[in-house]
Amino acid sequence: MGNYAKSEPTHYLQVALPTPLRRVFDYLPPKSGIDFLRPGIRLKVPFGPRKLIGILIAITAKTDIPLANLKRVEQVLDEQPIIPKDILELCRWVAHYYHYSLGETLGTATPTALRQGRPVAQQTRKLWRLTYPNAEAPSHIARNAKLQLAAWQLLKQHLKGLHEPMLKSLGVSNQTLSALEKKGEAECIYENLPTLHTMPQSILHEAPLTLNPEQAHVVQQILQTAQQFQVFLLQGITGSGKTEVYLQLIEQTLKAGRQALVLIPEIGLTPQTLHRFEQRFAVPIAVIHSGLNDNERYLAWQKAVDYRVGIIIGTRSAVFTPLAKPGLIIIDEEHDASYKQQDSLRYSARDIAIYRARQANIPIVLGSATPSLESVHNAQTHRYRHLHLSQRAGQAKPPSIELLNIRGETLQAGLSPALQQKITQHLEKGQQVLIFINRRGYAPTLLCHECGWVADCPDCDAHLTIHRQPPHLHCHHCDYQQSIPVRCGHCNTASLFPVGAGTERIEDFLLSQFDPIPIIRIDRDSTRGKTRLQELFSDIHQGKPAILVGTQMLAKGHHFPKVTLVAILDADSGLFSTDFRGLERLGQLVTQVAGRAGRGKLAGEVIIQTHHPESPVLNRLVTEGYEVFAKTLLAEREKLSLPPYSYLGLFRVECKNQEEGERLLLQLRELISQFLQYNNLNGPLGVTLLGPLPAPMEKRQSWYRWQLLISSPSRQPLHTAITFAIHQLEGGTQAMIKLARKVRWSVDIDPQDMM
DNA sequence: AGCACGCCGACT
DNA sequence: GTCGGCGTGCTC
Repeated sequence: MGNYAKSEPTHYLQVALPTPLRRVFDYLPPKSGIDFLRPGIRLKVPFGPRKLIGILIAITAKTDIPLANLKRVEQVLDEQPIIPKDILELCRWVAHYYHYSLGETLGTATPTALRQGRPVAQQTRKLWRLTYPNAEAPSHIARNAKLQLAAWQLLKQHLKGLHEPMLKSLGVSNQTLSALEKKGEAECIYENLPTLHTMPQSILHEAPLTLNPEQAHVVQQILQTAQQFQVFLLQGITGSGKTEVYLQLIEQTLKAGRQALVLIPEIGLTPQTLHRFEQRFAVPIAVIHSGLNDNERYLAWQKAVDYRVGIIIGTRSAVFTPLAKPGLIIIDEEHDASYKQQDSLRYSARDIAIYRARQANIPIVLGSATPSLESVHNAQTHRYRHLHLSQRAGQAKPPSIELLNIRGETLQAGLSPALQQKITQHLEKGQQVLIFINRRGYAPTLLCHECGWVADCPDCDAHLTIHRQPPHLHCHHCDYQQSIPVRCGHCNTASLFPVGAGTERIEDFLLSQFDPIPIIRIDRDSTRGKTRLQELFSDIHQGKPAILVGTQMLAKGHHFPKVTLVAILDADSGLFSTDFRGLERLGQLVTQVAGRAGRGKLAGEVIIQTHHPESPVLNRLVTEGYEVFAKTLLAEREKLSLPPYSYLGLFRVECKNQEEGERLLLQLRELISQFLQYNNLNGPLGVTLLGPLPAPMEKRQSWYRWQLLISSPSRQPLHTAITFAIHQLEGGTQAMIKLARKVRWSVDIDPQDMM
């Protein structure tokens, strides 16, 4: 026994690897031992027939794997943890909460460059200085070498050294510098980029604006708890100056020597917003958005950990940016759907941010004019502090909102006669009009008048959208495209015509109807190209009478001071959504779009076309505003035990073979059901199962989609049930594993929509 | 997810 | 004869 005991290893390394398998893998320590190994370093390990780079999670004294099966770590890539302790801890929680592989979670959270095993780059810059700082004059420079003498004088005035770019801008060329170096007069050194510790601490470029009493109160409330964790729901109507509140909170954070992380929706970071941050702050800012390449992303990450930036502004994925000195987190437009990732790791950046704030014991501000029902509920139950900004800055007045009955009305390109009249009125006063429709293209359907045939996508359960610019049929769900047929695909008669209206058709109609008023269309098609959107916006800002037609894009964050009339053409689609969040979204959309009207000195008017002007919930929104509306919806949700009064988990399955998905979920449902019964987790107050149901669009991109919804009034049993279900899919009966391997399945915790 | 292994169809 | 199709199994 003694002999064998001696050869037993005393330590094992738990490694997270980039594989979808939801577990960590144990390895034997490298020959060099474990002395310098810390969680968060990268290790190269053999994995089956290949080599992978993983992250060391823990060093343990035990393993469940037979010694004979254990392999040895091949290479240690880092001396210092490349993933800071708090981020590692965060990722462990995220992987656990979303039931995802830790290795792949770390992959989502860190820049690709790190995962490839690239060494950590020291961020340095080149500094030139005099070799003999005490010399009164250069000893080796000829008297006629004027440039070199000038350079020497310059360096003499800056004995600490000057950076190469700076020298260039002062007119010193590389040639001059290398001449000085050759003569031993100057030398260049590499220094690490300065951190904010060593930087001269002027924080502001320009003075902050004066806050109105309401803003000042909000800032003061938040600063009072600035030293500890607290979630603030900052509900501020459009134009109430949320951004200025953010800026002043950030200013105080920077003054305290800490960093601020600011999350913004995917298309929320306009050049204007960024400009405003850069104008205000003298402190370096890192911007993290989808347009960055790997290397830029990596540099931004590195600057944040090294405390070389004071502010990090980014979209969803920026929530994983490590901070050297966390001080404040801001989530702007917290209700925005883009905070929820809709594939692979289906995380909510807002929820992860709240976890981070708790972890770092710092305040977090969720800002929105139209907060999500979840957040409103959390505010009502005092888990969040609810703060309000209800005054519009400047002279701007709140717009009037009217529900326009279009029942029985003849619509032209979706516009009722009454709306057309209104448009004329506003244009005649020299003002601008904004028309909102959530449908791009010319028309959503091509219909045969003879037989009723409709042009459908061959790969999706969806109609093809007609586009005119350029003319083609397009599937908005899978990108399938074809030319516009002349004859019906069924009866071959030439009586095809477009039904319904999208942005292009409305644009056409308005052009003919309101000539010569310019029509500016803003949707994904019209804004292709980097500067196109900016060009369109600058046209609008000229302030001449014009009609803007656009999709969602128009609802977000832009100022249009000359717009006095805003129309929503198809509010009804939100009233009858299959998704229980349809009404919430409609309310947010209406409020956000209405916020575009009358932000200048002129009063705004909002027209909502609907077939249901009597709808109590719409009326509540219009007459009493978003917050009362939200409370009405919350009461409704409570009755139906829907979120936030229950928690949801969704099993999604995609399969090529229509019935396989349903079969898998049926079996899974049966197993979960037994499990719940056995553990007394069922019953009306326990975990309930709904499905399998086909997804609202059953076929998409040639994949059939099925789902099984699991719901529970408390989180714990929901997660227990999901953990159990995943065990069945990954390691249950042979038949189950086999079926599960044939399809693509995934889990969505806190799903945002059932699409 | 990868990647190897393995067992059946049309090809130089 | 063999190249390669993707079903099946495994990864510490």
